[in-house]
Amino acid sequence: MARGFAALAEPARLRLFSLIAAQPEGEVCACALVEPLGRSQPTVSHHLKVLYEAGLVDRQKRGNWVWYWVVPDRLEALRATLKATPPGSRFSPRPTDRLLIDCPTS
Amino acid sequence: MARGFAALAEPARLRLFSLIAAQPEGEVCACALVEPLGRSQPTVSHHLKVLYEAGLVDRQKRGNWVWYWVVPDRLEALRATLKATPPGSRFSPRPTDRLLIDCPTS
DNA sequence: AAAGTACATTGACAAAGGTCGATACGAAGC
DNA sequence: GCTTCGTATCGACCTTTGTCAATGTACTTT
Repeated sequence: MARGFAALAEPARLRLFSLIAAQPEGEVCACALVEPLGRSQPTVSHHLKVLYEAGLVDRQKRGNWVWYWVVPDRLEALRATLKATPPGSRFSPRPTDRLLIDCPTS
Repeated sequence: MARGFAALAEPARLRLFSLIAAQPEGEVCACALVEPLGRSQPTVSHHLKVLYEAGLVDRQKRGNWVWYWVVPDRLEALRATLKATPPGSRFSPRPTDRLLIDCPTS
């Protein structure tokens, strides 16, 4: 799971992922990602590999070009991880005013 | 946004965050996090600082102990970022079998 | 088969980050 | 006030990582 978050931890890589996810056709050629990212072609290729190995995107080579698209199941798994809200209260759990004398774990 | 994902990108830190989120009372003393994480106290304190500065957790000092709890709003914001599924199809967008001759961006 | 194109890989470098021992800080108790 | 306890900060070390120039690879075109 941490690997999935790590893939989105880099600002450039998060923008790259957003670019892929925002495609109307659902997929995008790698050649269309180099210029908007403002990085060199090897760097973009490296980031795409990180996203691919994290399971966030899939790819397919068609002719000279490689097409990328997101993997919705993987995205949903990451969202589920963030759904672990505190079971006690539906909203922000405010700190109690109890004063403990001994260590709370003892 | 990338900072929030970066806070969860480290395996030890993701476990630390899960420990805080899994507390029945909604909050937990920092002293109860050192041993289950298996790291030194300075390291745990460092990770807690990263989570705090990322806005994922909040804290309050009560006596000698510091209590931590998660910030649901921040969690929800990160989940919303992952909701950007491809608008074209509701499910996995399968690659088309169209064969392009020219560069698709031209 | 030779040249061109799109993408991946390699190597190298600098920057960022995880880890821990030592130490500083603040609150509580004597 | 001095000590004790819980936590944060500092300094140092080592690993990881983002970046690009150069090169390699697979496919297309001529």
